[in-house]
Amino acid sequence: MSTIKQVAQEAGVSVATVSRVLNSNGYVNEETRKKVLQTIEKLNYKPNAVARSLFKKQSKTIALIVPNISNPFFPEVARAIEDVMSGKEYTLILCNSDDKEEKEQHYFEMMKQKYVDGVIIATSTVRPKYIEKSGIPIVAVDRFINEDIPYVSVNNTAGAIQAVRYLKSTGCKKIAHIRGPEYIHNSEERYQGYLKEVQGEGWFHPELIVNGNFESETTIKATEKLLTKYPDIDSIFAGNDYMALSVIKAALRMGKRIPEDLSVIGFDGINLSKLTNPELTTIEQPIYDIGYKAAELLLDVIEGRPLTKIQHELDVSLYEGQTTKR
Amino acid sequence: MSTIKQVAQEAGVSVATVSRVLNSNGYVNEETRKKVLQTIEKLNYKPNAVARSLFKKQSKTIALIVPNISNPFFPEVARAIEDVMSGKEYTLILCNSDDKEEKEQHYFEMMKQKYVDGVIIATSTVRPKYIEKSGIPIVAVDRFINEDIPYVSVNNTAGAIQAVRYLKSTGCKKIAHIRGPEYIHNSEERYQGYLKEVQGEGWFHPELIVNGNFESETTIKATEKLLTKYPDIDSIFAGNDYMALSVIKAALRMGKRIPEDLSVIGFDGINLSKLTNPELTTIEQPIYDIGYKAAELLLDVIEGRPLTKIQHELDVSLYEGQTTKR
DNA sequence: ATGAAAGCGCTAACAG
DNA sequence: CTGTTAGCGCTTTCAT
Repeated sequence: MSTIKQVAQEAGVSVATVSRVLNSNGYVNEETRKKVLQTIEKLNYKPNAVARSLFKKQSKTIALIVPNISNPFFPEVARAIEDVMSGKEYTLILCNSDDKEEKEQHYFEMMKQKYVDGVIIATSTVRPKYIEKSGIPIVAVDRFINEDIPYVSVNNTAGAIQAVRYLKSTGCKKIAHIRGPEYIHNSEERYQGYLKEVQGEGWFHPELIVNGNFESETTIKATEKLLTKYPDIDSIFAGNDYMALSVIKAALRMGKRIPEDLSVIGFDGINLSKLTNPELTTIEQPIYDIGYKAAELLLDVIEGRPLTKIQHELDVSLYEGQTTKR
Repeated sequence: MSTIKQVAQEAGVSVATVSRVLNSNGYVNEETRKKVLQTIEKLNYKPNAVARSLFKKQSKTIALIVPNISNPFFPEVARAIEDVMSGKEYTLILCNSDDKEEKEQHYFEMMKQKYVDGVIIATSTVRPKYIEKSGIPIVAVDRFINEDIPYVSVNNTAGAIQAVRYLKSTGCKKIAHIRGPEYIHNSEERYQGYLKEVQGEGWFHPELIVNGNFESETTIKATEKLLTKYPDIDSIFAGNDYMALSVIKAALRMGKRIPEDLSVIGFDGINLSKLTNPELTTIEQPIYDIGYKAAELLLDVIEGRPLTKIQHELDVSLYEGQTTKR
């Protein structure tokens, strides 16, 4: 690796001049510019990003903090973010928090020490004050933090309402809900959407709602219990696709046919849901777009462009699979 | 953010002394050590990682280059790597190459400019020479590069043989293979394993092998064509789980029952294969372990520990789902 | 045991 | 238009 000094020497100019052509700022004679460019080429010189960072106090690096990259929702988000970032010559750092505040804080420390320019985070645990005083530009994805922090997700409540209405439109008369954990903002919103749409119904009662905790075994158990106690349930709105697949598994074990005996609808639209048999009916999120938008917003903040809008809720869409009736 | 200078001033010592206690090297009086430690605490001082990198020419950062993090195999690998790395205070950079050599090279440039300490890569396109002359410690996962480059994966050939034998053991008499792309080393190995196990059989002929290209639509089409032409095929070994699910979809569309009319076995053991109905029978890779091992190996190389072994092939195991007979 | 000082590679005043 | 120089924050000789 050659340095700016070597380039300067070889080209017979000062390092300042080389720096000037590198960053195309300041005046530099066209002749010398050419000469410098040639030497750069000749020595295959690439500026040292670390030295640059040290001076500029920024690193052309951003971090993505997710609970767990193995959760099928996040790879798609990560992919989108990395796409826009690598296009802008930024580098993406991946962090798994397991929704543990202490891990998140540890990552924030690292970010300050490495002059990381910004962070995109999906969190339910981080305290807004902590984030704000970190001084690092931030964008929240999937999970809302507070009014001041840019946020990109979908309208979960509206999506849930759409799900329930769709079940009704196919003739379902007793719709249960397997919800995600209470501490997660979006499962709360989906639950609220469900509630809004069903609580006026004569058949509704609170025991139609059970907690699946986004966990396969928990969901299967919960579903079995629910369907045993209330055999006349004809449909289930699951808080996400993962749980929906577990619901189906439980129902099949109990000898129910899908969708004849039980309709199932999920939420998310992860890739896998289209590969199952039958294909899962679900409320699809534009997952890639969420990541893409979040990345763009973060760049706006980092590069000092004013945001015209802070909260972004993209539209969901219904994917009609075969786990619901026509 | 306070600096080492401020700490020195506050503690009434020189920056050299602070540096010594920071890195616990060189002599420093126990008394002054305590005082420095206190001031560090008091000022909440954290050493600037960038300045450190500039001097040391290393960054406590490693990169993971995968074709696409959305491919369900890689998040699990990434998770494992990040787990071991964050435990050692290393940071993980995520890169998607789309199996494009030009993208990989671009990432390698970035890595040199940022003093990235090492890289774990899953690639089919990179030329070994290029990697070697990059001078960056490297470990290959999932896809073999060459004899000199540390490599962690599974024994694909043995896994494929095990898959075919298992099908035979359940009574299958005509076993087809949907294979992955030729340029990918591991799909080639799986194909070879299949071939080895079936080519002595009287029923075998080359048309039982078709290319699915790891692609859903391609696989469905290929399967339909195959089963139409050879309706007496009673089982299919798919090159990975993703393709296996597509095979099932195609078969069901043609009115075949799984596994009564057609047995299907996959390869990989991605999380999602256990959520489908019926659950997929597959050759499970210890995906997390692969990532974990790769990370450990890379750290060995980075930190100068000699490797006792270069090529690591972990064991696969059969997962008996319900897409094959008992 | 401690401090002074050079230097990692680059950028941005400041002079000229 | 170009060169000199002082940092960015840290580590490490080299003296003392």
